[in-house]
Amino acid sequence: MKVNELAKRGGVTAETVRHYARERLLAPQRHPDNGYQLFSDNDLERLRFIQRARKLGFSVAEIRDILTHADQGDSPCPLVRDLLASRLPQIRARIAELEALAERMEHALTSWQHMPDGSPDGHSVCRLIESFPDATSTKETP
Amino acid sequence: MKVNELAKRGGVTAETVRHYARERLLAPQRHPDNGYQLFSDNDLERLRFIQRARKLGFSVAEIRDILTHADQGDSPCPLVRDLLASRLPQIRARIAELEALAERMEHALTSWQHMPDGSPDGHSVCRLIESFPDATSTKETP
DNA sequence: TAGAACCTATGGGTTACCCATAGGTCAAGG
DNA sequence: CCTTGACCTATGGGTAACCCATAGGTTCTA
Repeated sequence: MKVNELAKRGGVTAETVRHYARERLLAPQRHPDNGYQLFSDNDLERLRFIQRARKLGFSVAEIRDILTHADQGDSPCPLVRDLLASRLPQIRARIAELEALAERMEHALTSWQHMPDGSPDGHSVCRLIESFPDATSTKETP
Repeated sequence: MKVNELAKRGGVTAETVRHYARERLLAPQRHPDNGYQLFSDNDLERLRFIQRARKLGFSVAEIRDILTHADQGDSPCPLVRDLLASRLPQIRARIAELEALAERMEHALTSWQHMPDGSPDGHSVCRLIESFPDATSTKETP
């Protein structure tokens, strides 16, 4: 089957399929005449595997490693366990960061209810924001 | 002051300062002889403003808009309120996504405690992952 | 046989920076 | 005076996981 058909059957866009092929998570054959990528049923299974792994938080690069192991006949399962176990605390940390951010945002919005908008003078851009504590430590990447 | 001094005083890297200058959040003068960027005390205040705004979840592009408004004498405060109010539910949604992800990860890790590692055969890459539900809806971007 | 619908590769965009490179500038010490 | 090291510059590439536009070749269908 060609890109579009695999994409539809796997529930992703054609671009995603091409992306996975470019990243060598899928290694389709090529039609000798026209160079089209030709995917097998096994590739569809592979794509579904990728979807599940993505849903579990694995990156594309990690999934490539997992698949490479398996393609070489090695069990990727120990790798899978390790990756997941080390990723989980990072996710928890990210959640904590975002919760702290959400709290700051809510605190800002509620405390701003009692503050008027002001026009910027030479010393202030927006007192709403400037009324907030200094950036000393915490990092964000929303 | 030059890039490094502003960076130190603002508690960021020199690269970050240059980045903000490139993105026109800061508009330093240029030394006429050597072309070095020259920052004023006002730029330091601006940098601190940027830090606070970043801590509240504003993007660099949004902060540029806010500063542009202020530079034109308009109050950016209504914009600031709107941006924050519309961003907050997105953050909450992101948190919910990540919590669902963390739960899937934990569920996986605990249920895998009773599963042996397997070698890949033609039909299975890693039964650990394959034992997981199909990707029907939820989207992730950890 | 024409047009629609599909395919290809390439390159650029997204976010907020970080880093490497190559080369110009400057202050201080020998 | 000159070197050394610390600083500055601009440029371009990398990050993650795709999305989109372009230009051009192919296949299907009426």
